[in-house]
Amino acid sequence: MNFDLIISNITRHTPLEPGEINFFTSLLEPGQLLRKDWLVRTGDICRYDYFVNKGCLKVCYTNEKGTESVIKFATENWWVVDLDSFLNHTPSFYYIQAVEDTDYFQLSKSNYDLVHRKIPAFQKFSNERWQNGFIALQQRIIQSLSLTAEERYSHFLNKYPGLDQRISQRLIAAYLGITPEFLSMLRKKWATEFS
Amino acid sequence: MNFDLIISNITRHTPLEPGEINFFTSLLEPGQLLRKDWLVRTGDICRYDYFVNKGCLKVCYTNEKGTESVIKFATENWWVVDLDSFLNHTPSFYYIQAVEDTDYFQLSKSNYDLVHRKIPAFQKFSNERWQNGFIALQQRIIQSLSLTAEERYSHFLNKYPGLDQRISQRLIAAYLGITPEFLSMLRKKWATEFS
DNA sequence: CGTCTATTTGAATGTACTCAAAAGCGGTGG
DNA sequence: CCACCGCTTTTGAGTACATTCAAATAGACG
Repeated sequence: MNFDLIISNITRHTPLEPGEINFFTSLLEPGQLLRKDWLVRTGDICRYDYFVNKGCLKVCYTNEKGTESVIKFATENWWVVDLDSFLNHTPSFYYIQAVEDTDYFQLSKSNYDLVHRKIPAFQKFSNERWQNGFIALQQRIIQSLSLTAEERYSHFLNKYPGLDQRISQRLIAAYLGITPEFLSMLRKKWATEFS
Repeated sequence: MNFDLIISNITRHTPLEPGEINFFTSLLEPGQLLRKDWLVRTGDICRYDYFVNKGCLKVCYTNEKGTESVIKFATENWWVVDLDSFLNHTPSFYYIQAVEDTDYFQLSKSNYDLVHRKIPAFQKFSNERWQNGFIALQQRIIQSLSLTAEERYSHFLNKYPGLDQRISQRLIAAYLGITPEFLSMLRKKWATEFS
């Protein structure tokens, strides 16, 4: 696995010197998952920050009734972590699981802290990461408050272009907060609207 | 207006030296609002970071149909800003308005940058602010995906204790993503369940 | 080919909204 | 002090959005 994607992901935000790049990449541990493999289970301590190089992960929560909800999908070029568990060493509320066979890098908490101490650019990068994440989550909340399921589905298709062809409708429904049956009905309605 | 609340809000996360406190407070500008006054209108550039000393603000979005959605309430001891607009000088998507007569401090973007450059503790503070904000927003998304309106109302009462006595049901409904009529019905149902 | 899971379909149900009207409540001015 | 105004809350009937449950169909994988 090469480092091009993860390095360009960071340097798009803030430049890194060659020495910093070498130092950072020496701390990364590569990993692979098969579809349905677990990366983090509910109740685990999330000890790594993950970067997806290829494939797709889901971050989920399943309630008492057994209904799964998807917080986010992480495809290639996305970072993913259970932040609360990672920062505070608390049992994770969410689980992270592979939706497709996935290649990833992981960075342990101690190495995460290390790069932030040694390389100021990483502080800037992480700041922007969480700030942008905050902004994106606010947008999602507004959408779930003010849009119908049909409109949210349309937004999903724009936000994750092509992803609807890669993952099951059951998962898309779990992301939108509706049942798979209802999503199926919406898609049927859309199909007939353009015939 | 005194600085006790805002200083304790920060030093709860990270200690500040007396000189740093003086420097920081010298950059704060106090302000007051009457109920229904605007702090930021949709389309404005959000040029300040705000801290509520007393009273209550709402951060909202109103869609084409005229339905208002509440992103968050900021009561005493809360910070509030339209982050995207503030950081990137873009027209704000949200508006911020007083729900009660409100006393606040504002910190301009240039002074915000200044304190972050001069006082490392502020970098730490802001990091934690956005990280914790991110964690809280994820929780809210999970709730809106997996809970009924009734359950979300119950969570609201726990998360903002006493606030239901201070603001209108119309606003609580806009926070929960339901109509005021439906919230009224839920409350009636609750009342009769305990009689 | 058989098994397992995902998707589709349909009927019945429940959750939440719309619209309209009435009642309550707080502030303001006469 | 009271009458009125504007806004919020309540109530109810009808409707729309979304779920549940069950069964049939289609796809994916060993």
